[in-house]
Amino acid sequence: MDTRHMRYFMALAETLHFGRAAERMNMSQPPFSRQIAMIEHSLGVKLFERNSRNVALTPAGKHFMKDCRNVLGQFEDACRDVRLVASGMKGELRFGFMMHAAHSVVPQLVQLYSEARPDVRLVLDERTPTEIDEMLVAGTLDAAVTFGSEYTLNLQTVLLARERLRIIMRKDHVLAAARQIGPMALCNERIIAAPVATAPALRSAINSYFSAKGLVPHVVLEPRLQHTIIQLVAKGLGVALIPASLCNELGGGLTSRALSDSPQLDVVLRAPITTKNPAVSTFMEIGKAMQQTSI
Amino acid sequence: MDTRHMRYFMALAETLHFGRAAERMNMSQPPFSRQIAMIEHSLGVKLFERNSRNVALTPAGKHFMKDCRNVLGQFEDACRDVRLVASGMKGELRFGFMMHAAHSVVPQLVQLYSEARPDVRLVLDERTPTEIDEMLVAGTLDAAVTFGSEYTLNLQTVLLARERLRIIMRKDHVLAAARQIGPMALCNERIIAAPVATAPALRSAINSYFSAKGLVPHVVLEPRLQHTIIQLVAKGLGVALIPASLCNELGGGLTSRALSDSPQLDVVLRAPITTKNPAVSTFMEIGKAMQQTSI
DNA sequence: TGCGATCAATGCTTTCAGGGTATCATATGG
DNA sequence: CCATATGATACCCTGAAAGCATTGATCGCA
Repeated sequence: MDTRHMRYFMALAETLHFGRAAERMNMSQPPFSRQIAMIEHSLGVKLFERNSRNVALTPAGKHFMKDCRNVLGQFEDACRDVRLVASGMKGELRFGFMMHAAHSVVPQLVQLYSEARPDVRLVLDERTPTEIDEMLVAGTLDAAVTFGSEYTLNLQTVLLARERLRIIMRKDHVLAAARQIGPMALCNERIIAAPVATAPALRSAINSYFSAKGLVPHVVLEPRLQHTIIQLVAKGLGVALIPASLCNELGGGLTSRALSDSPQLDVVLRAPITTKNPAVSTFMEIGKAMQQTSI
Repeated sequence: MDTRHMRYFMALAETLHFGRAAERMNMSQPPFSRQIAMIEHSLGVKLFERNSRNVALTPAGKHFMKDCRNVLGQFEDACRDVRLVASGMKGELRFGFMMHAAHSVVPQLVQLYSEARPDVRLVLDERTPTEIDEMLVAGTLDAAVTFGSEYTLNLQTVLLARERLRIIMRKDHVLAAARQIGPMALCNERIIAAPVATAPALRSAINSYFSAKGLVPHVVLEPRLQHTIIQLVAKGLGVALIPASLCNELGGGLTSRALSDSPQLDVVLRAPITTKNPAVSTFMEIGKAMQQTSI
């Protein structure tokens, strides 16, 4: 038994006429009759009640007809779908992003892509920038939004946006009243920042900001999660330099200020050059299109 | 593409090794490799990433694997189920019965059969005896419980039970106080009975009961449904002769009495001899088994 | 009742899809 | 750099299945 046999069976079950069914299968009647006999023999079941004048389905044949319709439908769907997956119209795309981008480019990127490729399941995975790089290389992620860096081994990169860093603090902090805030004003402040191992690009941008003036930031706490940093600032344990896009949704007790000569960070979309997932290419294309409009 | 190709694909997808997959398919490696290439070519999709050292699934291949597992499962189920239907273990049985039997043999018959053949869907259809005969001949019913009669053209019959007729009346009816009730006592009563066209066996039993004494029943109303007959008796419009098994569940205002030399009716299970539904045979067998115990 | 028409089954021939064997090509590891 | 493992190719051969011709059975109509 095979799907071809099921198709023969269906042709006869629907026409109840060997000649016309054979014609539908683009063959002559004699081999068609033999195939039907073969099917019945291999199943050990009489599917048709027939004489030289009439053809009718047996109860078993009627039941088999429903099952065959079902199987053949699923079979063709499978063949169609595998093409869609190969073309990137369907399937799955594992998309990583850092929390710093969750409120800026990610929502738009996800929305645009979901509209363009509604049958691709986007698996979102929030990670720290370092985890993202590892997972991209390991192939655990298909694409990700992270901070730009020189380390782009086997990775293709699309610049999505440039973010300026701002400083956040409690509203009752002395700096909240300052006219202008730069490295000099900050070098005696208790700075809270993610560790180098977690967000190298962000941390090096902060370090450079100070070292350009011959200074060194006084980093007192190094939580790995952005969420934690903001909470610690809210508790008055220090101040933090964070991307501007995150400053819109601060809690009640917090405020943000621009930095003089503020450092910039690239927010990029990255994917392995060697990716085998065909869904990635249009994802990157949409990233490029966003770049045109947002910068 | 065919299910055989899907099986080849699954073998390779699961082993990721051409040699071992070919072995599993009971063939040598070279033709197996060709078949895999054929599949990819006919689908127009690369399913495996391979060199002379490693074999790996592409994303499209991974997706196809799930679909193939599904299709192959359903395919085998269909082949298994059609055998079950042909053997009468699965399928559908359209079972007709007259209301006179609904409270006696039908529940037991249905229960016993459902236990013996849980995968056969019993389609119950309550009909008048005449409708039942027509539908059995037309093939609209596979089997039915009805009154016995001589007319058994192409029908096989199993005697399930013998029912005596009793007379029912309102509790305030004069006959309710009678010592013994026979044709003489009834020939002046207003009789309510189903028409000959609806229940010939029942009606002829009633007629014979009177004619044996040279009398003729005075039938004033002829509703087709048993339910209606009982309601009319309850309204005081007459009395009725009905099978004893129906007398247990009479409404509040009604009562029943035995008839002297009471007429008997056979309750039988019938099916076309030429039935093509393999589920019928055990249904009849169970009827025969009930006959042993009930009579 | 007999004849022609219709339609499924059967016999025979042919072809090509698909399997087998031998061999090649390539990547890996010691 | 060679031995080994493994997938791809080349070539041959068998048999499943298609085609053609024909038979056999049933039905409708004269």
